[in-house]
This record gives sequence, structure tokens and C-alpha cells, in this order.
Amino acid sequence: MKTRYSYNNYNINTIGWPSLPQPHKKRAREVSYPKSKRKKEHRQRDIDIMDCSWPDTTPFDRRKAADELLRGRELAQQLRAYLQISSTPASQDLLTRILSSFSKTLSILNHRCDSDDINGSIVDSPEDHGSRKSEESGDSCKSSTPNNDRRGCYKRRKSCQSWARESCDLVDDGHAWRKYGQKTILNAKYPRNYYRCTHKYDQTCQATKQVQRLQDNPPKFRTTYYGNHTCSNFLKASDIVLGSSNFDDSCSGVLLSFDTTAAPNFFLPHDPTLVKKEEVVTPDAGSGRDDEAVCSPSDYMSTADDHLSEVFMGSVVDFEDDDLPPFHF
DNA sequence: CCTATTTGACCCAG
DNA sequence: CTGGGTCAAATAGG
Repeated sequence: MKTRYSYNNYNINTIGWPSLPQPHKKRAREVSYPKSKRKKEHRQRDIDIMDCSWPDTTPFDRRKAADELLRGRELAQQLRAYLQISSTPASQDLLTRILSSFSKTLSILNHRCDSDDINGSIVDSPEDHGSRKSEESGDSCKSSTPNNDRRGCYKRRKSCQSWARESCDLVDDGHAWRKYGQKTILNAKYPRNYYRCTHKYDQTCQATKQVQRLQDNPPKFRTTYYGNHTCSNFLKASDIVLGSSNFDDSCSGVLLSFDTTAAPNFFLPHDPTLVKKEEVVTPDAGSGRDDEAVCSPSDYMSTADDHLSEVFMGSVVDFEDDDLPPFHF
């Protein structure tokens, strides 16, 4: 069975928890697959962009810039507090975008500092990448095979900032994700799913995430984010409803760690009722596979109780939206 | 025709 | 050698 996820009203791709896998039928292709070539072009572009050097600023300059950005964001948050009393959805929208912009800039700035990271606040995720110290191989595609099968040729992720989140529901973080892989993990009951930003190629957004189902009943997921979104297709704040959800409080997401200077500011709770529902298939429904749950993107909803914090340069910026009035359409 | 998903192949780090 | 991360062909479906 294959679930076709459609875009929701906000042009946000759904976060497709995989549907039941299809048998992979190998068959000679009857038609050409033009995307393949396109993908390679995009990948080369990615490499070119990533290889470009960061402007010749000292860590101190960057730190000052980051300090200033941080200050600006805090001021914006103060402004938001003022606006709570008599705010319009439009103003909240604007404010959220401003905050988002600050956070993104901070994260981008810090991302480029991960070799001489500011204050050493970037820490590899202990889970998967703490040991990956080596630089990505400049040419990881030195396949010995003479053909053009580039499967498996990739730029392995450099140890980059990551942060994890555990929750019993799945958070719609407002970004468009596309699944690109699934692996069975040793000693893990459920396979791990790999997602990249939909705008990896059109906007060279390097953000990826992994979703690991930890347990069933109650369901528990760990979502680990790597890299930061540089795409501009962040879910419009006006489309994000910050109202409380009906989820059980016990299922509140828990931000496990901030291995980055800019933990995601996109754990914005949605009103599940406003996001289209996808097919939800219970993990064991019929398949019998020891497989991942098939959850709808709307299952990625977080609760309003999610505590959103950001850590930047050792300071913690509380990003909790508890006291925010909900957005309305 | 297009985009998204599935899944085996492939590569790298340990 | 093995496990994990990524690629990309094959496939599904609008």
C-alpha cells in the first residue's frame, strides 16, 4: 500500500512517515528519467556552494555579530510580549517571522563557525555523530566502478550541529521534508527514517532529520535534526496556530538536547484540526513487519506545552510560547 | 509529465 | 568487516 501525501493548504509538504514499503521490482526502465541528471547538477551545485569559503571575518567579528543578532531577537521577543495585549494576527505573523529570521541568521552564522565555533557551543550529537570527526571526503564519489551508477556516492555529513527531540507525537516543524532513506538500526526495534529538506536542491538547504521510533504503546519518537534550514519556505507564521492542542500533556515533546547554537525555532505547535489529516496506519496494522509506524504528518504536531528553548553561545533563550495568544485565521 | 516514496546499492568511518 | 548515512533507480500516483 502506498500513501500518497498531498500538499496541505500551506504548500508545506507533509512529513511522510513511510507507508508500507512496496516490493522493489527491478525492471528495465522504459522511459528516461530526466530528474536523475537534474539531481546530479544540483548536487554539484551543492558541493560548489559548500566549498565556498566563509567571508574573511574573525571569530570575534562573528561573535559580535551574533551578539547583536541575539540582542535583536530578544528585543523582538520583548516586543511580542507587549503585543500580546492588543495584537493582530498580522502583527504576530510579522513578529514570528522576525524571530524566525533572527534565529535562522544566528544558526547560519554559527553553522559556518563550526570549525572554530563560537564559544564551543556546537556539540556533536552523542548519538550518531560524536565520533565523526573527519572531514567529509572531498571526493566521496571515487567509485571504482566505471559506470555511472552513483548510488552510494554522497557527501557524508560532516559533524554538524544537531538537536534531538523526543515526543510521543510527531512534530510538524513547519518545514517540508522529503524522505530519502530508511535503515534498520542495530538493536533498534524500528527502522530509522531519513529526511532531507525538500528545498535541498532548489535552495541548497542542507537540513536533514532522522526520525526514529523508539517504542510503541505509547508511541515515542526521537527526531534528530541536523543542520539548519536555509530555505525560505518556512511555514508562514500566519499559517501556524499557536493555540493549545488537545493532545495529552503527558505526550508533550521534550527537546532533548541542543547541540547547536540555534536549536530549531520551528517547533511551533499547530492546531491539528487545521492541518490536513493523512492516513494513519498503526505500526502493526496488517503488515506484520517489524517496521516503523506509519504516521501522518499531522502526527508531527507538538503540543502547546512544548518547551522551546534555544541555546546560543552558552546563553539560553527561552522560546516558550506558552503565554502567546493563539494565531487565528 | 511531474513529484514523492521505496529500497537495494554503495560508500565511509570506526 | 560492519553499521549507518546517502544515493538513485524503480515505482506509484496525481
